[in-house]
Amino acid sequence: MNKKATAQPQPETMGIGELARRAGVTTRTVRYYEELGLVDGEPRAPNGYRTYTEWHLYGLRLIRRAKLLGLSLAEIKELADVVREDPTEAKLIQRSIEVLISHIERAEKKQRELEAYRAMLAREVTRLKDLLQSRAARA
Amino acid sequence: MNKKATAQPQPETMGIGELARRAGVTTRTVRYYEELGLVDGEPRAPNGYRTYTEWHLYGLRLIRRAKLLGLSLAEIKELADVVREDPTEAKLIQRSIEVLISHIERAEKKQRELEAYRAMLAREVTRLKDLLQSRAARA
DNA sequence: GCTTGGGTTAACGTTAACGTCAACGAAGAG
DNA sequence: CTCTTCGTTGACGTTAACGTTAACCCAAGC
Repeated sequence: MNKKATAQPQPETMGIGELARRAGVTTRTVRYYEELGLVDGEPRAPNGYRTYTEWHLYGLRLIRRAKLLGLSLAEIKELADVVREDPTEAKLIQRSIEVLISHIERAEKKQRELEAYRAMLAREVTRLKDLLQSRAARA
Repeated sequence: MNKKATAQPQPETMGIGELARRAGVTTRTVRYYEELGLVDGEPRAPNGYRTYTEWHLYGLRLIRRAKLLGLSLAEIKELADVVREDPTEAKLIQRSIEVLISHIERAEKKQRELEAYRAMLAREVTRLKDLLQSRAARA
């Protein structure tokens, strides 16, 4: 049967399987992140199934990016707490902005580290190429 | 007493303690890396102490950088194997260069990821600042 | 009705990357 | 000679980040 026949009131909603697949993680990982408070546990469908939106997908992708760059889940939690929902009090908004900026600064530091790392590798390549040249010159 | 009185044949040699301190890791970590083949186990001093040079320090710093960027020690080993000593056969030099280049490409990919990540965070900051503005406008 | 494919919680297993501890040897300072 | 500091080799402990398995519920197709 075709699902489209039943119509969809919600614009974009999905189960944990689809979310995980599209985010490039496993369902286990999603549940684990929920346990740590990195993603919402609610709302649930009447049958108890977790339901997600595109927004959750966005959040998971951000988490995945952060992980690839070497941040621990504990560090990411601080970030996720901020991104997940909008605070209402101006004071809290300010605090959220500060947290975000501190993470941006860490990212910039990492960018510099990465640049230095890349330079080290490039220098090694040069060294080996020179080595190759000097050997070829002996022939 | 001053150590200088005994003279030093070797230009720059140090024990595991100094190496670790200067590299920003613990001695345990250095020994663990040796166990994994990331750093040399030789040579040893007559008393069995491990001896290191500035070159080892350089290697450790590269490892540390690579770790900060999220690479596993297994991934780093491939890199360390290449950097540690110069291969003599042209064929092997070529191979080493290829390995290095693949790591450089991975670094570049990470740079792009990092840029996207930073952009995501910056967008969040903008969103929150707008939120703050619209609240201020109500007053 | 049965099977198949997703979903649920709870609990135990696993791997990487070390930390920590024990028991000992080496060597310079006082 | 003793004390302290640095080193040695095991071996066991720990933490993060999931993987895996068990036992069960729910919904769609034949």
